[in-house]
Amino acid sequence: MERELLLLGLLKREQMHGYQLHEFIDSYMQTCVDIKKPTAYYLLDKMERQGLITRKEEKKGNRPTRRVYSMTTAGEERFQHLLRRNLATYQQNLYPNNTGFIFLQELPLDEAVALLLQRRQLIRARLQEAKGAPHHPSGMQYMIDHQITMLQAELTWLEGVIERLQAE
Amino acid sequence: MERELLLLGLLKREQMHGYQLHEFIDSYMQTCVDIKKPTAYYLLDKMERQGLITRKEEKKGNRPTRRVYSMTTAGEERFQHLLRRNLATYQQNLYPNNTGFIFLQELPLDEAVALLLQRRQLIRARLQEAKGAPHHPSGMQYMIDHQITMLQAELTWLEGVIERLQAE
DNA sequence: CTCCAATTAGTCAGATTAGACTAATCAAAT
DNA sequence: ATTTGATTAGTCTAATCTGACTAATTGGAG
Repeated sequence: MERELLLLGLLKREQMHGYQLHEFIDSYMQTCVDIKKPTAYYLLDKMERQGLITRKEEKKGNRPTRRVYSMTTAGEERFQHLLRRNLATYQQNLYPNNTGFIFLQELPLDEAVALLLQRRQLIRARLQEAKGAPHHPSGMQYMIDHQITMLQAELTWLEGVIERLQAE
Repeated sequence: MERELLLLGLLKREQMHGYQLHEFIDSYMQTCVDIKKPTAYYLLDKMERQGLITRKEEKKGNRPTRRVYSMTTAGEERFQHLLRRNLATYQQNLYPNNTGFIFLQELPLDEAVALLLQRRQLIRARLQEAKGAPHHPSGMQYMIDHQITMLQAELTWLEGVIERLQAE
């Protein structure tokens, strides 16, 4: 559902073809969203069938034909609806990433600590990456700030766990 | 992959049948993990085919037959492997939940604020819920603490955004 | 000028997940 | 004694998502 919101939101700004859309997301927004190419095409197809967007084939030079999508009025309405719903709503985020912690006591203490130190390293790297990201167009900045906040929280929490383990 | 880790980890402790497994997860662990019933059965089938677990049919009274699964040696090894990998690794968490923030400026300021106040309410409720959760068996406590930490971060971040919007 | 690697555009088959369903049994209220 | 609603156990179908692929085109190195 959020992926649809994203695609609609981008198409609202300007018409684009599938590849371009995916390319844009993948290079400008990789810090906070992820849509695989087939998923993008899948959703575009679906939204076309639902009348939210229309496509026109475009043959430029002798590059392969491109499907240029643009939003319809129905799409605009859907976008407005999804946007409001998304902002007013909160569905719990789960962290399947962390499932291993359930079974932490299955490992000898020092091995557990060693593994978690590796994990800490990765989180730190991510955090640096996110902090170092070049400044992004208006709306994206919120997402990046959010990402940084969450990484920071993740890191602090992990360090707490490590300390508690080392104190044992 | 993490779901497999979870199922294996539980089967390691004691053999269980599918329904029981799902029931346990759904009622004791709903704060931090979520597996739908068909997914659980799907994974159990797959892991059985891979020789990680074995099943035996069990006919107790005249209740419907149950498939009781238990771990094999291969399963134990896989569990060990998955556990270490999970703890030592970190894959970025994305927050599709928050996609709407990309398009925040499409809305009039006061409407945006109003929507976000609703969202804040929901997060607060979740946070209370998580904090109020009864004490859980050893390993789970980490997951719950983590959930609380992340909710707290989410809330603080959101309040920051709201303030910035109101200051405009 | 030509060959190779990278880029552009999109597709395919298969893995995974979810919502809604069946069908039997038990508990307990009438 | 029987009907009804909750619980137990698992399944079916359809939606969704991904890894790996094709096939054409371009830009540069030699």
